[in-house]
Amino acid sequence: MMNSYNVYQRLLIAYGVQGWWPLLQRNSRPGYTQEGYHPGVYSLELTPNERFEIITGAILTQNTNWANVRRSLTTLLENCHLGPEFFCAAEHIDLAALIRSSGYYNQKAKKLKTTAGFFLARGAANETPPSRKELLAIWGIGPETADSILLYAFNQPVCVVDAYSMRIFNRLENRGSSEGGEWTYMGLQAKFKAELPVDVEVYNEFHALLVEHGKRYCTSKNQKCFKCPLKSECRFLAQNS
DNA sequence: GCCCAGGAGCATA
DNA sequence: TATGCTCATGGG
Repeated sequence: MMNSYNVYQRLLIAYGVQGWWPLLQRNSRPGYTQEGYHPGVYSLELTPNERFEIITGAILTQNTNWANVRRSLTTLLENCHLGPEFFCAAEHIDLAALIRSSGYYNQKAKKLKTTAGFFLARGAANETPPSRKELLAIWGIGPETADSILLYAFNQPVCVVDAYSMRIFNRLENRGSSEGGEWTYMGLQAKFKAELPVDVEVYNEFHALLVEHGKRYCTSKNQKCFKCPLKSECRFLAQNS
């Protein structure tokens, strides 16, 4: 069984640096791609507006394709509406219309207003990261969104786990009921923390690489295992081919 | 037409 | 604690 760091190294060689979290406010600037990614650039001094863009994106991308989220973020930026003041002041129906392309727009409008209220109330305290417990107490922020905000918006050394991570590691070990059950969020997060160097850049890339791997090869159905860069170590492939 | 996407909250048991 | 349901657009 490969440990997390071996998986990280293998995926980094296969896919290269991903440069999350994309910052649309900086797209097309030197070091940034048109999509706002910044591969290899990590010493970012985020402005409050950029931090809030990441927080907004983390909520909008819940169970949603990033391309749909990018449309919403672009619309918000073009209208100078991407900020906690606007989210709090806006009517629900207006905010929902602006984020329509992200799906779940009624739920997400409520989540954004609630979250904006939290960060607006903190004011200058937004220079320092909130606690995970504080984030989880906000309606609409669960484990993955909280950890994404801590890692990508506040550069805290927190590992992010998502549906792709669990699928990939369940398959690598082929964990099912006979293997002690599938990975849980907290269980896999503890494994990552134990096996990876404590490094914000590694955590940043690792989560992004797992998402890329899930999209390219480790898909829910019709896996493309024959070209998978992890296939030599994967017990799922060994037992399903 | 179907399935999926960088989840979370809530009801039910 | 553990499933199951709901939320919803847009691309393959």
